[in-house]
Amino acid sequence: MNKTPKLKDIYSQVDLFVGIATEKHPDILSRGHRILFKSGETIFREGDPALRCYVVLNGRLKLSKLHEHGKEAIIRFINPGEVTAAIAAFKGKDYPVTAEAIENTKVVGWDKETMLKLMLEYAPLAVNMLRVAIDRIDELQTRYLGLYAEHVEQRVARALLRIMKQAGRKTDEGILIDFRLSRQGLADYTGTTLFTVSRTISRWEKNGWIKSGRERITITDPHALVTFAETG
Amino acid sequence: MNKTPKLKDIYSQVDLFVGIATEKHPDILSRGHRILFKSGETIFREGDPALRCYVVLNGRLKLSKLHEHGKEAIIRFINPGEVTAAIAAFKGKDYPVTAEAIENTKVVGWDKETMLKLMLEYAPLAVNMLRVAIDRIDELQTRYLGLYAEHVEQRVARALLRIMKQAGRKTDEGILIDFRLSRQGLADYTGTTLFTVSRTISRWEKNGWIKSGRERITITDPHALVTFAETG
DNA sequence: CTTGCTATTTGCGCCGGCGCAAAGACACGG
DNA sequence: CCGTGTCTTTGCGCCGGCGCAAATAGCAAG
Repeated sequence: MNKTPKLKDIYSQVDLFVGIATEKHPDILSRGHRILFKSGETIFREGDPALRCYVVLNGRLKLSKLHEHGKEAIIRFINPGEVTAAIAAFKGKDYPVTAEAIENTKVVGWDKETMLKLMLEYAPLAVNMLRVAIDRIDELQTRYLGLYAEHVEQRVARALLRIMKQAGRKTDEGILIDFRLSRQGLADYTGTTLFTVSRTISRWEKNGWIKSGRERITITDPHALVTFAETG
Repeated sequence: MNKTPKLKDIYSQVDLFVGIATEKHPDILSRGHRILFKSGETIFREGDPALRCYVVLNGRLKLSKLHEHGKEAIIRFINPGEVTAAIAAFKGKDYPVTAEAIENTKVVGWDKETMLKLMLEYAPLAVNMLRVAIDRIDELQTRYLGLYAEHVEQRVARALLRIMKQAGRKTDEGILIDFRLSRQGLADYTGTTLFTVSRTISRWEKNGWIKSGRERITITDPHALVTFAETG
């Protein structure tokens, strides 16, 4: 549940900067490239050699992985203040996922040589990188278990709640998910199909738990969703 | 496809020790606790406060995560030379998975204070930890995609091939998976059920691709399995 | 406002894979 | 060498969720 903070506020919330004095942030940031991507543009593509790692200042990225048969799995969303493509800190690897801007997005990117130097200069950077990586592992393991052990509707419920926490904005109707999120997108994120998500959303709307429109979802009764997610 | 190397040989193959001079290994190893677990014993449990991280010297661990409804997802196996529970390098976290020895297993464990000191002393340790974490993320993402996009039999095929690479031993009949692996285990690892795995294995045995017995699988025609895994 | 494009809804039929049950195979200890 | 417990096999029925198709609704640009 975040407001839409100014850039300055973001700097101090970058997960990579924990434990580094605020006055050092400008130095680190200035040694990267600041780039603006329009919604829909691709930052990097699965299989490309990993050259840079990025921090999102504002906007939002979608990390996804494509399967031969055309299915797209959304691995996660990268929100303001979050880092991605830590892999680029190492040599000789390719990006394992594709990153696409789903809003107009401002990022800072460091190429690997620079990031390596920075990591030597600012020790907490490496530690933070490791901490972030471990958090990602934890989340992936949890979602992996969910994909295997939970029913589709339960997964959709959990997904909505997770996204709500990261990108929810309070309105008078409830908590609005503050970026374009299609039924297809939600399906790719939860490992199901457009149709099943649509039916599920419809049902919940009839229950009064949510309100939805084209690429827009507002959760009006989070508690009901939580209960549903927990009891199946 | 590994033989069964002596302990000495293992030291130089520990993924955590890459880039550290061989003569330093004994120092690092000696500052941890060497512990022997019998097959079936638990090293740590999901939810317990993370106190130590471990390297497996010989034997094998199974990392799994339990779902409320009783289903168990095997996250991965930890083979000789591999590290696990990197999370213990950080304060205030719990183990996100359970680790159980599936053979008699010798490990070295460092508690977090020691590991932190070691990481300061031997810089490559931290880098290796990060590299391992990133590899794990990559593997998890790939398996996550597979779980969503592939059919059960395809996943089982890929799982067998992966396990074969890590724990296969050449025999005159083919490549034997060198530890007790039940149908249930394979099901937990691939995200399906005992029954489906059993039926699948039976079919492949009729095709002459594998030979199997109680908790034992030998792959007699790896190439057929690869083809199957790729084409579905 | 109209036109065109894309997202969404909903009915319908099908099927992969689950889950139970009962029987068979194997391993181990006494 | 037998008994016992565990692992495995296989038949059978069911069902959650997929996939198609056709209709509808929303947004955007001219």
